[in-house]
Amino acid sequence: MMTAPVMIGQLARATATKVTTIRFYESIGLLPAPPRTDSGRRTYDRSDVERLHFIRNGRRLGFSIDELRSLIDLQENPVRDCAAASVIAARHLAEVEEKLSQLAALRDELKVFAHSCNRSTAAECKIIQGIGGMRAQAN
Amino acid sequence: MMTAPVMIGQLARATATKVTTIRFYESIGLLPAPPRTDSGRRTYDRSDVERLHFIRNGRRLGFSIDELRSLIDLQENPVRDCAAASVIAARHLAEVEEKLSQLAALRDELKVFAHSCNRSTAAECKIIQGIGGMRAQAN
DNA sequence: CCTAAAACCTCTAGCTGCTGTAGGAGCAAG
DNA sequence: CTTGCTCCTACAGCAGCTAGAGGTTTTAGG
Repeated sequence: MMTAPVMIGQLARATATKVTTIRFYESIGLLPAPPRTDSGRRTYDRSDVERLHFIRNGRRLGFSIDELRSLIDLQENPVRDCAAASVIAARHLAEVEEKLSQLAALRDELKVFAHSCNRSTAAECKIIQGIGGMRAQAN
Repeated sequence: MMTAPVMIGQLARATATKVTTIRFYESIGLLPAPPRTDSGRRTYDRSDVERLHFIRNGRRLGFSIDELRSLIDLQENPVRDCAAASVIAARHLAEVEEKLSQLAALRDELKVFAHSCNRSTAAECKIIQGIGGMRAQAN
């Protein structure tokens, strides 16, 4: 059975994506260039909807465009084993955990400053003194 | 007492900043344009070192360039009270806390996928199925 | 004094992942 | 027929740098 073709606006709505973003994904080769109507409008089908869902979910999970390229590649060549996908996901998870702990440390530091304001003039402001007074360590 | 002027490379080393970044900060007006030698080289003094320390620490804490502009402005006009600094710091802290909880949620989601690989072909890969299978909710 | 290396200079383009705008053409409903 | 929505292309812009090309100047060693 053939699926009815869909215009870019409908694809956008179906996947909670902006029209301009879809065109952007096409321009960088993340989505294939779809067939056009006689008047030049893009027409998508079911598989495009699926693929864009995949991309948007991947982005929401923080995968980079390049990581998504690899994952899509795996998805479309199902003969390969999925060890590669596992590697990508594990690496990404490690990055997220790393970011999390950095951000938590940052929050703790920030908390100290943010709560130390004594409502005086800026010259004695603990926040400003705090930021200025630190000395850079490892970069 | 006058402090010995310092070249851009020394300033860079003293603050763990790249030379190009210092010039970039000058170009956007975050650092003032310093005096030059006859041959056109930038010469910095003690106060520039302090200011750049302040900026780098602020960036490390995640403040935006615009927020730093405001904080520097407060710092250099010590007559004003520091309520404004307090507002900036508190708002930033709230943003960081928000980001933290989003990232933690993301990690939990990701963990489910990343650990579900069954080492089979990509067609049955739980990771790929997982990402593809989700349906976008609130954007 | 001479040379080679290191440090400086300006200017421009590139990175990620989009978003927005200008300026137009097509299409369905009233 | 006209209004108003959707679509088209092409390009500029956001943050916050970073890197490169192509040139001058300073410094250290022989």
